[in-house]
Amino acid sequence: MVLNARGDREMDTEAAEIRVLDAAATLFNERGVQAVGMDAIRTASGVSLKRLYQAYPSKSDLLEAVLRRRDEVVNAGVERYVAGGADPRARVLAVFDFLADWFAEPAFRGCVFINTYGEMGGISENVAAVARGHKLGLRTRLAELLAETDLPPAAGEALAAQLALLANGAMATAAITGARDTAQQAKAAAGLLLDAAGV
Amino acid sequence: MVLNARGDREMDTEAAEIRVLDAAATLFNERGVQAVGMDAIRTASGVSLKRLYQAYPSKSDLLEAVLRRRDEVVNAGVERYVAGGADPRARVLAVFDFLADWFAEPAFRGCVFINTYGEMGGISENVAAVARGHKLGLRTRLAELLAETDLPPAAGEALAAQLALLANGAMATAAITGARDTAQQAKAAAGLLLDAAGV
DNA sequence: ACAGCGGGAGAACGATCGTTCTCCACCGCA
DNA sequence: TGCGGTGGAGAACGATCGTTCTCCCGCTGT
Repeated sequence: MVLNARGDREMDTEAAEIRVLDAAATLFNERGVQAVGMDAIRTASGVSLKRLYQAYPSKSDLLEAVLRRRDEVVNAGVERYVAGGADPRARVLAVFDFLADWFAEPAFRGCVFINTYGEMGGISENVAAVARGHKLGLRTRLAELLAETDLPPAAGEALAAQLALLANGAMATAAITGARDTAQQAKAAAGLLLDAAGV
Repeated sequence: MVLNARGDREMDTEAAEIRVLDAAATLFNERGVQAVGMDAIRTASGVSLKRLYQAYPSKSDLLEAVLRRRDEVVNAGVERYVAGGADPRARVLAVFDFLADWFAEPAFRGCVFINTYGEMGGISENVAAVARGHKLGLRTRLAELLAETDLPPAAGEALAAQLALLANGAMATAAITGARDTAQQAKAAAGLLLDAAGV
């Protein structure tokens, strides 16, 4: 956090940005992007339209900021679970424990990248690129975890891709069907795939 | 096809409805639902707004018709592939061959149920219900195919759920990342899960 | 105390959308 | 030839949205 000469004023601006990001993330998650008006974000965040547009010059800028922040939050959440794993197998499976706790949140309505790609991926290359980056990041992280095993690199990459399919499928399926045990099903399947690879 | 006293007139109406459904499905797939105006559907289909609103009294009625038709088309496509399988294992894996050919279509931009749920599932219970029905249908069909094996029913249901996760994950991942071998990765993972179950 | 300015509330603006309405050309039938 | 009625093209309407502007309050430095 950087302060300029008028320190507290700067902090207020930063707090306003965070409130805007939180409100927008919540509303986008609940209703999608296009169904949420800037006025609703203003009301939910308590930040005036003038400051809102000072921080994010357009709605698509705000959306991009929300997605980038969500990317960081999700990655950090994954790392929190992965860190508790004793060996590579446990660390990979911990990703699915992260999913289980995420799906159990009352506000869970799916992965914002999958949802926003579905809504705007066809009309916004920015949205498509951020979603692509996020999903490639998950797959890459799984590959990194598997690189710690004695699996050949190519086999690790292939297994990581399959585990990412399970994770993404669990996100979409849990959102749509609401089935409460989706993450556990995915974790069980992931365990079988790890077994088959000898991990 | 039912004809009334003014036979050909009735056929024109039916042809118009099909043109509207085709145009709407294409545009919704390309751009999402809310970004497509009724005027664009009118232009793409060549059916006047008056007849369009005679057939579908509102945009959400049209969306529901598009989704129901897509459900039938997808199910029929799956059956076409499944029918070629010699044994239950081959029939289950044929579902992933269906995915491979689907993903290779130039207009592929993901599963319309996943996409539309992401866009409107939070604001339209109808959309959420149709998406849920479609996804439960896929899972149920997989369970039926596995019921033909000597797997215990509970194990078949669990395996079907895991295979459905792979299929849905492949749809979302192929759409977002554009990776061309996504369906093959999912098929390989499905094969390993079938191996583990002894199918 | 007072000029100046940053910020808040919300009106205003232009565009777009879903839906309806108007107007007119065309067709079957007497 | 005249007539009723169906359907097409597109204007019209009311609502909503993203974005900007106006007006005014309250603070700040002298």
